Amino acid sequence: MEDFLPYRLSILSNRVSRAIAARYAETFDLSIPEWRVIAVLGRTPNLTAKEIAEATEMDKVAVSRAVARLVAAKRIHARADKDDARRQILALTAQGESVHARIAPIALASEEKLLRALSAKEREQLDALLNRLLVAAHGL
Amino acid sequence: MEDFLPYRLSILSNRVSRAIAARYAETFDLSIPEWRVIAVLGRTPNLTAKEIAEATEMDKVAVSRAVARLVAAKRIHARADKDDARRQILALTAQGESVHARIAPIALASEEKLLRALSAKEREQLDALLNRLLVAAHGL
DNA sequence: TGCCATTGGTTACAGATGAAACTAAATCAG
DNA sequence: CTGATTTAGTTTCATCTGTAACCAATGGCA
Repeated sequence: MEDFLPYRLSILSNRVSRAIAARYAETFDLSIPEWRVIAVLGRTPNLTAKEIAEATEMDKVAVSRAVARLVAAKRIHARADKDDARRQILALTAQGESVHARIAPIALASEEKLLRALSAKEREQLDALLNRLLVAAHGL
Repeated sequence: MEDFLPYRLSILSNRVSRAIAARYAETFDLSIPEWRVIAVLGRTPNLTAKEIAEATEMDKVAVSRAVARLVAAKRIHARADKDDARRQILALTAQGESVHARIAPIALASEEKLLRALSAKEREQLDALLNRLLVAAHGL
């Protein structure tokens, strides 16, 4: 078990995600899916729910729920797409920007703390390996 | 987002786990936690629920539930620990062994298919990097 | 134009999950 | 020994999650 790759990936991913989420979840009353939506909108504003789902690999139900909560909390703002009445174009509000601005450094600091275990060269290796594995995993 | 390590780990881990689970879940009526319990007992028989929780990093509630279902399905067998009446010593039954024997090759084949994307040298790198990251993640 | 298939998104329901409370047994302190 | 604390494991409850059904708008296409 302890040398089974899928298992180790799962453990590692859980440890990391939990550690990071622990730092913002209750403080900001923000779930992981919500944070992902904020993160992607922070980088690329004016996406539709569909586009967010694609960008984050979340399923559309999860996006729908996260968006609903974020809109209710006035952290993102939805405006109608005049070309297609089904779509809504989403972007962070000032409050959403503020949340993004406060959490992003926390998340990046955790990532950095983790990566501190690796040298610059190893980080490159990791990056390359992950890319290859992500592609390969697609074909499973 | 697409270069944020925790996020990429999460995507990779999910892709891999889902792909593998898809191959045994309905066929064997087995959840991922249940499979983990079987896998660990297959390698090391006669563990208590506590020990399984430690070995798999599952929480004790998850272990309790998986064990209950597996016992009900006669895939594992529980016998009292004469030194401590609270504990039960768990091991695979013949049926459980059979499930293990049939799923293990499937899981290993998936792992191998994934690793086929990497050279022998890269596999070593990956192994080393994961070990380092797992330790580092503990300290988050 | 009018009908059907597709798409964006939400709702409903059922099952999974986790924190916290709980039970029972074991250990420890005096 | 007796009572307090800890430990193994279960149950409860509230929340989360995913699948499937659904609704409304759009895009063919005859």
